[in-house]
Amino acid sequence: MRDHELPEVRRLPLFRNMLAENFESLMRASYAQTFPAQLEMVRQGDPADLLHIVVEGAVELFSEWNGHQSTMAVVRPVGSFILAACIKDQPYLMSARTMARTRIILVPASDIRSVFRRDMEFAVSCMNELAGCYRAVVRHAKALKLRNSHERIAAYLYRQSRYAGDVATFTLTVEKRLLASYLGMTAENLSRALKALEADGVKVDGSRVIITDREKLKAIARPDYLIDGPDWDGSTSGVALPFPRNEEG
Amino acid sequence: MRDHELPEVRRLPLFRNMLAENFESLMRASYAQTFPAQLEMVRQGDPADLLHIVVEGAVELFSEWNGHQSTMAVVRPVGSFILAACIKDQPYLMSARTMARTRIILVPASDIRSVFRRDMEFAVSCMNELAGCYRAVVRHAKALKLRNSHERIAAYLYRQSRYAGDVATFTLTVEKRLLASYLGMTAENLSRALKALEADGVKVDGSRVIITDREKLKAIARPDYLIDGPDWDGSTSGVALPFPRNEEG
DNA sequence: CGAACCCTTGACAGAAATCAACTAAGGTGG
DNA sequence: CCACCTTAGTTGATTTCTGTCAAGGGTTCG
Repeated sequence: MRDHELPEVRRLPLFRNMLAENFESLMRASYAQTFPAQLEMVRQGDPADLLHIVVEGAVELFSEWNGHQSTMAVVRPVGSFILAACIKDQPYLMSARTMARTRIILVPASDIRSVFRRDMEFAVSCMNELAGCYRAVVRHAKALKLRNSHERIAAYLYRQSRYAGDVATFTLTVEKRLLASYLGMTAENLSRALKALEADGVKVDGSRVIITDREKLKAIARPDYLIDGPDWDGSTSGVALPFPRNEEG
Repeated sequence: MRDHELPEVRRLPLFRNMLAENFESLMRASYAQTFPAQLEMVRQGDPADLLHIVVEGAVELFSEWNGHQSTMAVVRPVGSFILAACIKDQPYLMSARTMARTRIILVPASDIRSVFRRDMEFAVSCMNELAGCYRAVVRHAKALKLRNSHERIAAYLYRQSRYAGDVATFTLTVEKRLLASYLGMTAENLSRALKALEADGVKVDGSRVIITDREKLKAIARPDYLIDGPDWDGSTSGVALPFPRNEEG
């Protein structure tokens, strides 16, 4: 593991409150690894024995069924994933693949479980992390069930603009095909919907997004704290980032 | 609180491992209440200050946005809900209403938070509960994104039959309109889909479900452990029951 | 330069929502 | 007991939304 990495990991909400001694013990049991782009590092259904922490690059969490795939989340540095599977010692519900060359720290699930039994602060952090992840997925499900595709895209773009500081122009952080899958539609559909949204105050040119009429876009999106999440409260290691930094728990 | 209730609550995975003394302290701070049917007892967006435990009746968790509603889960005895909001001390993401006359035990969130800081077993139970709830919602989201409506219904009916002990005949535990909303479709659509499924090995007459060709139904449903959940592992107080007993955390 | 790959566009088919009407069952009150 | 009302569920007609298939433009990269 590299010198600068440890302090970064230590700063994660998940680890920042635990005893230094326990943190070090966890890290001694861990190891870092660098993966090339487009590598499927976790396969859904596999037994969960390692907590993953992304320190460089980006990871897509996705699901498969009957030949179809769906993007569930994107994890960026510094964020963790598959905490829940580790805690319950049960198979992964999602697969994970690198979106670029990615560096990951791998923490054995058994160490996680034994450390939180002797470090209450770590246990509390895990709980907060899990609760945050839970709430993030509930929001995702709410968006899928309550909004149609145009509304989901509008809300996504509006939120992105907010995160970027209420700017009128920004660039998409992910490929459109992935965004489409995340938002629960086909790439073709997203393409058409984006074109249609030009009448509603937002223009997309390549990966460049230009909000031409903020109020109009907002009227379509109807952003809602209980779906789109806080503007950014920093309480969890990643929920509600441009793309949620941390989703699996 | 009634005599028979305390032992039942104590038997919940969430409470069964904690020290008796702490359990009693929690319960002393709690109170029970009986609500009539169709009462909205929790409104999304409200501050979360009480953990709810259903000891009699049934509760629907649902979300609202822009005039539309969607059923997210049903909680039956003995199951808890809104643990996550209590732990994070943040507003409810879902509303709750009684489906029948319902008896609820209300545990102050502040007591929950203070007790799990001094009772590691309780903290571990909370974590397991949260992790279980998280996984349940991930499954729900996967079903919504990966299956179409016919497949979702088929999988639901197949699973119900499994829970009932692989029987060929059983009755629906919820109204069809609610089931439709839970499965992410309109009531009209559910009605038509059920009729269409008669060609695929299952007949529904009122609330009576008769599986006429198990293999045919299974072929449509393609049940998947990573979406439909375990047949029943008992590890959480409710995930994956006929209707998940416990979903919010 | 060619081969992938991403994105877009068009035409079409299929899925699902909406609107409206109607039935059946349960409950209420005369 | 019956007329009445309410509500869940069904059915049909229709529109809207969304996925699928096919083709082509533009980029990137070996």
